Amino acid sequence: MSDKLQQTFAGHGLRCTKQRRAIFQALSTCRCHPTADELHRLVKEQDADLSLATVYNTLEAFCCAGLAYKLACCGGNGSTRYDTGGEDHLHLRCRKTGKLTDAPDDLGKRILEHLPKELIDELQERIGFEVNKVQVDLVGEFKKNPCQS
Amino acid sequence: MSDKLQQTFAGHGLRCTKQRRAIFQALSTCRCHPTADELHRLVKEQDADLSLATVYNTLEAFCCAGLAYKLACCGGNGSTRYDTGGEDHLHLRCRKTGKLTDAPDDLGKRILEHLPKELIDELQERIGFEVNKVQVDLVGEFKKNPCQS
DNA sequence: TTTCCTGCAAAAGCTTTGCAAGTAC
DNA sequence: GTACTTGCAAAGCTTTTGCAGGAAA
Repeated sequence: MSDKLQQTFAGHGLRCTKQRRAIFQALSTCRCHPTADELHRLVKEQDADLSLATVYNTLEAFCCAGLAYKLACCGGNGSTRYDTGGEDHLHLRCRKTGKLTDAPDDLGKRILEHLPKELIDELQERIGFEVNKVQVDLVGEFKKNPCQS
Repeated sequence: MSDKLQQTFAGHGLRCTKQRRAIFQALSTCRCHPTADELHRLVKEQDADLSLATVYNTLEAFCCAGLAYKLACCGGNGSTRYDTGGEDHLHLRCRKTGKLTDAPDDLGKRILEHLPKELIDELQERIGFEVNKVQVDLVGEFKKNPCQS
């Protein structure tokens, strides 16, 4: 059933281990942009032994392979947050608390649709930078308090 | 001559000290998104004593006041990079090296102009998030190598 | 069987903090 | 004079690394 995952890994030159499976699934399921530490706890809860060092090593491998991305961290305690390469979405980052939240799907999508593909292509050609992912963060401040909950 | 700076500080409830002046000027002059450590060295070169802890404290104060921003760090050695609240610009972030570069001004500006203000306003109203700054990062990989120089 | 991955523990960085002395207001 | 800042050094975090044992291909 997770043959698909195995193929994904293989396609990127990664071996398929129990730990990597678990980490990848946790990361792609969890919509909360977990830190390495949070992933570690998440996986250990449902599964078994897993060392924090392995989480870091694995995430590094995923990032190199393009299966995951580091997000604008810059928040709270300064630990890096990760995300799978899923659909681009818009982040809201609170300047004061460092909290990172996703914008409502529809609005985020509509805003991102306005990014001019042709200009990005021009940029790619002009300076030789291949764009894999567009990350848009709105930095500001929550006035009410819908920060997750 | 730097009365202006003093007023800026005062307007945000910050006292104006020699160190803060120096840090702010270095940060706004330097186009390279320095880390706290780089700023520390920068200021010490031209000026005088300055403790690294003060750089951190000061940057934290600036960020709270909205005079500076933490950028998507996530790169290289993992230290946070800072920027003044100047004009929005587009960042290119290399997935492999973590290098952070600015897009050419004209292209960056043209891309950012396409962001739909009305949708961002809608977002502000709908979820009570006040946007101070839009940070767009293109994550990818340099094919040639114009990473700075 | 070979090469890569994991786990442990220790090391290396970055950032924050407590406190006494100094400075802006 | 009072309240906020600074500098120092130490503590607290997150992340990386070396190495021996284990697992994937």
